[in-house]
Amino acid sequence: MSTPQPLLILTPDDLLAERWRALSSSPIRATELSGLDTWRKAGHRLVVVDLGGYPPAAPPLWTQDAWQNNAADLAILATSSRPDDEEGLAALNAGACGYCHSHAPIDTLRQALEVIAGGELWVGRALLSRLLRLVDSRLPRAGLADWARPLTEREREVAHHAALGESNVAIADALGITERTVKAHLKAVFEKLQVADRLQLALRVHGVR
Amino acid sequence: MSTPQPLLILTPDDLLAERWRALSSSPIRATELSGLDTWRKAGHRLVVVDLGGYPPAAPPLWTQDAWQNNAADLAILATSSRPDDEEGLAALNAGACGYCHSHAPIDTLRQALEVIAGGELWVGRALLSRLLRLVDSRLPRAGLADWARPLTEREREVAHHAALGESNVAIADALGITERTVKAHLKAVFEKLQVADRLQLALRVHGVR
DNA sequence: ACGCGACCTGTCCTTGTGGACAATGGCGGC
DNA sequence: GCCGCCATTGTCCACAAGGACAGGTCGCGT
Repeated sequence: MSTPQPLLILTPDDLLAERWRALSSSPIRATELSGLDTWRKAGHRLVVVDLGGYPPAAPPLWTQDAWQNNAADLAILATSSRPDDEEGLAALNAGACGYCHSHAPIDTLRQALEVIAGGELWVGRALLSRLLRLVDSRLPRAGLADWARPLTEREREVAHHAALGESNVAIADALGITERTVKAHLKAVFEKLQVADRLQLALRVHGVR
Repeated sequence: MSTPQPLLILTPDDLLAERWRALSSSPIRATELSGLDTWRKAGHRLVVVDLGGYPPAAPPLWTQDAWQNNAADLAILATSSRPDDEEGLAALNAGACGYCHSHAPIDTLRQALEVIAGGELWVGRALLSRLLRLVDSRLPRAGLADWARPLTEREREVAHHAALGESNVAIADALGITERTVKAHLKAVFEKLQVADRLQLALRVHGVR
């Protein structure tokens, strides 16, 4: 099922444009940001744009006039080949309705377009979960109970300390046991959670893919 | 287009269940939270649940065992007839993959289910835009890529790799430089960001206090 | 031309980490 | 009583990480 609405593909990158052609039955291609003007005036809404397609030296697309003047009336899916939380937030705050990877699976892009065409917002899993964590300072433990599930009580404690960056000695000290014991617990934790080291453990515990 | 995957409808409210029946070709209905157990064990993933369907006096669904034990393996769309930011955040943090109004248009619900079935997260426009504004205003510059500001371009790259848990050799390999150089960059990063080691760096980069 | 900063590389060296062998005592289920 | 799981501690060892010296090139601005 392809997007029923007319779609504007906005990127100077020919390869990307070719790839995106599958997003709609008959997409229109533009390479200049000014294409947004004519698109809006033609009464259309749906746009997919590659933020990273222009020289890094240039000012971000969303700060330019053509964007500012039209974003409110359009449904813009902003994409980047090197996604970055900061960039995504900026684009969304500047009126974009979605943000994801330029080379995301074509089905994902299509889904994102359908979502923003329906008036909703689209934010990729990574950025969204990051946002949730940022806003919600309180319940870090409730939802993360899943990583702790296979662990014993003691292992949980050790893992928790280790995930905050404490050294083995510090953990041993805090729990009143030997460093050797901490190592033993951590070994078990690594095995049960299928991680290689304490850094991977920290990422898992704090919900980073 | 209805959801191809089997769907579990979880609510004690008969009217709501009837309404939701259109979400899938042959949905399964359950009224007790324990239905999550059997659903997961049957190898299914997709669930839509009404958070508000139970007595207000009862503890929130997401704090109960049946939820905690199964949320990680399921794709749960939580809904509420009286949506509330706090509730939504709590549910999402407890492992729900989406949050919206119980009586949202059936097409919207269907779209939300498709999205979470695809492994993404779904947050309605209202809550999401509030989130964005919150993040934008409350942490304007303590924001996301704040850590990267004092760093040079190369240091940023190295720091980014290191924060994902890659070893010095792996980073060197990825960037086409020597391990020694990676160490040099990391030393500069540690100094500039005032952190002791790569784990603290990872925590900083991923926004853990 | 000179200084400065970014980037890159080299050789020690100390310490932390994690794995590979162990062992001991307690406690609950069959 | 035996078996399995948990918690605890021991030694030895290979290796990664990070600090402390060192050095080099390149480009850019004064």
